[in-house]
Amino acid sequence: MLGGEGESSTFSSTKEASDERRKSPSVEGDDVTVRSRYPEHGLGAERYYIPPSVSKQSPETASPCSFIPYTPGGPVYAPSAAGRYPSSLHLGSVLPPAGFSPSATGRSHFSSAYQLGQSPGCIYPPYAGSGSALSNMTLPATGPGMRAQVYLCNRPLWFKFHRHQTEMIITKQGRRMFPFLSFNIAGLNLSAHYNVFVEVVLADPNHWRFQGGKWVTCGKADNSSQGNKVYIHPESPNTGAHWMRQEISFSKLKLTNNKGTSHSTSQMVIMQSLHKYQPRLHIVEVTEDGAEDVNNDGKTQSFTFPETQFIAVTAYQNTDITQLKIDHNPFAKGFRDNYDSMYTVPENDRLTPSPTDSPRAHQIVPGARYTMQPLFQDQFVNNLPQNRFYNSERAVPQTNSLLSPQTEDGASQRWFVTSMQQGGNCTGTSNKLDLTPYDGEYSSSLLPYGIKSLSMQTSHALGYYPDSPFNAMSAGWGSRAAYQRKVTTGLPWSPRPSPTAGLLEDSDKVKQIQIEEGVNDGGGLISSWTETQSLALSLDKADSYAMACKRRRLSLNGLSTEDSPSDIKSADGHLADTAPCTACDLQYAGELDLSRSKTTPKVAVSVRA
DNA sequence: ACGCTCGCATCAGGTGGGAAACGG
DNA sequence: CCGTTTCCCACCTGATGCGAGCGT
Repeated sequence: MLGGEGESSTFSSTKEASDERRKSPSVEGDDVTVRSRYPEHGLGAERYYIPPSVSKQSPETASPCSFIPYTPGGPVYAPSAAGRYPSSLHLGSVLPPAGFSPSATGRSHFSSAYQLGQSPGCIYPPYAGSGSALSNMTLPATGPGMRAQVYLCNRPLWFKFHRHQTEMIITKQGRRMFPFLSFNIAGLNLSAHYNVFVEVVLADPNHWRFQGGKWVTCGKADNSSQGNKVYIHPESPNTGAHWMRQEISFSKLKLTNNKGTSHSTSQMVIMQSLHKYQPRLHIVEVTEDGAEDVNNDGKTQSFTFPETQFIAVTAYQNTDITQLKIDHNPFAKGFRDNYDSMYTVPENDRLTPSPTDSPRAHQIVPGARYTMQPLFQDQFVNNLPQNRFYNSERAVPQTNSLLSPQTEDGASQRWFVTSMQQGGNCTGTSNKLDLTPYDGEYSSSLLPYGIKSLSMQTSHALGYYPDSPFNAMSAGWGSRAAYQRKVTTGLPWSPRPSPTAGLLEDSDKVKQIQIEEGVNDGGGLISSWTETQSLALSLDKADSYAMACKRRRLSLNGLSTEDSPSDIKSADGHLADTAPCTACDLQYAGELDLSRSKTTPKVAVSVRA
């Protein structure tokens, strides 16, 4: 279940309209008032996000590494009133990505790439299986013309956790998510104002329990869930240009089980332990003062990334998850048994991130150092249009792939979903979409809309990696202090064309890369990656890895054995989203036997040096 | 004297581990 | 009794402040 579910990259986007002028969450700043904008029946335990039970697609065909942002997975379902907004407000149709034309790209292209959710009550209707045609999709009038495209920046990392069923610690004082949600958004009106916020809803109606090394349902979920479920990005409201300028991180989002706490509710999302949750990203067009303009339908879009599902726990249950957290969360470095061997490397080799506010800094994706640098650098670093790095009012300089080795294939990992605004109605016939197995035709056709090759880094991100080779090779900054000072002065970026232009501009290149990577082979695995990886893995690194394994916590299910190579590599690896996520995912898709149990009883033996 | 760089110490905040407490 | 929750701990990080050293 986890395997298939984990491989499913289902995306759901809903376009929400309202019947009255609603106040922006950020304006009201109170979760209660926020919810008040959207009838209560759409909240709480009744809001379920039912993940696909079984993917009809093999993990190989649904490789997260493919350049297809979202491959068919399973159904996305939610019972009536499952949405944050009243079902009646959902248009129920699905909007294709900007520029997408069913007739032009072909039905199979689109349907194979996206798992289209429907509105509530119909937001996530039961998946009816294959057979339906794209023509069943209602391509509604665009209305406001707001067709956002959302990239899950750290999707590979999410996938790594998702394979083992992500767990998130919740504490009374609040615990940050790791991985945290981080998005890139495109397709917004540059001058329009938007509120961006995340809502965490129940993913299913079950209570979960970790038993026998795996998660099993255990009765019904507690429907009395209450409290804040929304985290409004602190920069809301802001212009579309602002949101599209750089990565939107929700790193400060905290999860808590403390319903009584009233302070810091703006940063806390209240949830219940042992329940499965699904974060959802909402983008709401608002007026300059933060109020929603209800006179214009489709001001609200919702994006769901199934791989970001998680079970809230007060203590980690699956040791695999624990190990992943330790391996990837810089704040947990102290728990890395093989810390010495992993990080006492020459300064230029040390890429260990440090905890910061940077969305990237916290989320490393392994394998970065052993990725196909030549390929990706050739394809992206040198050729990638820096379409997102145009000058703007924000003074924060952004790195780009030209300078950062971390972005060598990060450009390929901008997983995004376009703003598929839902048209039709909840009871309409457009609930079913034909999600034919992924094929190469799709990729090449949809890529112009589905892939955005870009690499974004903020100055923060840079600052969080004072020791990274990037610094050394790009600027020759030898010390942290020197770096810190220099980074604030900005980097020599050139004005960039508009993001929209960049999307189309990149399409051909993306396609080319896709072919080279073997995405089109339908297997989702890129042989060139594994070869490159093998070549790149030097003997000394292998020895280092062997040492690390000895010191590393042993996991009965062999996660460490399977993951360690990449994990070790990741330890000194690159940034999550700018890093070779593709390579990482490829590796996992190719090496992991998903038929095996990924969970482990809590009997892991710790072998501390 | 002034400004800048650098190194060091301190601090706040985040992390998982583990034992104790809690509750059904 | 057992599963879950809470609390404290050690560890890690970046940010910050301070003073010393150096060059102009």
